Amino acid sequence: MGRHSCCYKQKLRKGLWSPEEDEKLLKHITKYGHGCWSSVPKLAGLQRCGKSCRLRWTNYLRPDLKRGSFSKQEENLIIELHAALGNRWSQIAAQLPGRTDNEIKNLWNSCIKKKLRQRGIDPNTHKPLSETKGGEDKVLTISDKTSGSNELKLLAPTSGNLSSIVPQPAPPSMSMADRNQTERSSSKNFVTSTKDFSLDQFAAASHESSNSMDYFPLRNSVYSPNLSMHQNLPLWFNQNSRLFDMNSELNCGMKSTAVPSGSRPIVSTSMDLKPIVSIAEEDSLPGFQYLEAGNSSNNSASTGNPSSGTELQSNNSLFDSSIFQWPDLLLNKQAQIQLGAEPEDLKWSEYLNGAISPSTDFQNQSQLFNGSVKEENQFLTDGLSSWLQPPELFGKDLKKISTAFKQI
DNA sequence: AATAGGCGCAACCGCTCGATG
DNA sequence: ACATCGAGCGGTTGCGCCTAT
Repeated sequence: MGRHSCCYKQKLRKGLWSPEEDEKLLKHITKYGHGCWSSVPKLAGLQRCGKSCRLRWTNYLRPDLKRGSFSKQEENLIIELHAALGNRWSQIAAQLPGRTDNEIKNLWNSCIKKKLRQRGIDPNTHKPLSETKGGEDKVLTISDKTSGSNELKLLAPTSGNLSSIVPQPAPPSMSMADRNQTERSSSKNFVTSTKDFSLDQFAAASHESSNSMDYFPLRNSVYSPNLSMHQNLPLWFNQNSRLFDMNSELNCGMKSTAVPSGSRPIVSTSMDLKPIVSIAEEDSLPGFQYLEAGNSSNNSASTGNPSSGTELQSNNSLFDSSIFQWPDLLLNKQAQIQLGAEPEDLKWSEYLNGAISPSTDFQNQSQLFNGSVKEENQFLTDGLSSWLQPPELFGKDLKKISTAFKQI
């Protein structure tokens, strides 16, 4: 299909989005939900194609997006996931709440690839460059992942077990289209073949691996006991990102105490579990600890890394307040699931419009941003513009702030 | 101060898949 | 079974900012 038919029409704007366009789109989706994307630009009064609107929303305007640079934990996780999944950015993004596939893809292409090469690791194979002649163009294969190079052991989950459930990428000689087809198919097989792969098995495998694999996939049955059996496969392996996203975001909204012992929420840097990242050498693993939710005003918690004298909370946490709408909404989604309601029917705009009452737990989680508390009612009454920081601030200026912190 | 090059990010392009008629 | 459409994904491009010269 390729280019959407609407894109052929004249008068459609392309290129960067203006703040006015952003506000129109945001207001529209807030009020009505996106529904059919192709109708969004017309209804929102935008001279854009629906696809462009969708991208703008998913990559930039979505309120659950995390802003700011990636933490070392996130980078490490991306590397691990890439080793296991290859360039399946959406699946990788599903493991990093608040991050988009586009963002991760950009990070990979612009930063991580380079870092890996500097460390003598082929970013495609995750093996030492010395072992991969012409590795630049080499496509990751199962044998690559399981052949047991030291680097791989360091970066990837232990994994005889994992290799058996990772989709088989197509050979490099395939055309891109065929490769895509093959890899999509293998992804499906990958999912279906792991239906009975339990969390316990995964956890057992993961416990033996590096601590980075503390990012266990949570089986959605942990929080959704009424879901059917076939959904009990680890969400980490669930290609249905909609379901997965919902639950991963749920995980973020959950109190850490709700997490069963023996498993941890997957990379929850966004909401309740806030990693403390030390200012450490570039290549050293940052020391971090998790902070309990509700203590966001007390960010001066001691660190688990005594070797570092000066520490900052993960730069992500600075931006966390921008996503305060979500956890409660998602908890309500969860409640709907358990009541047998169709979660897709629940639009976050309904929440914003007061159709869903905030939980007291959530209300207790006042979020601080720029030193002031943004009540959600204020968000509703003041309009989006007062809540949503100008894109310039989100993008560039906060990056500068983040950079400045790093330079301290 | 001017400029070239590098870099990062946002957005677009082209493809496939799934749903629907 | 087939065509069409909407949605999503991964690859690529273009622009603006930053830095070194």
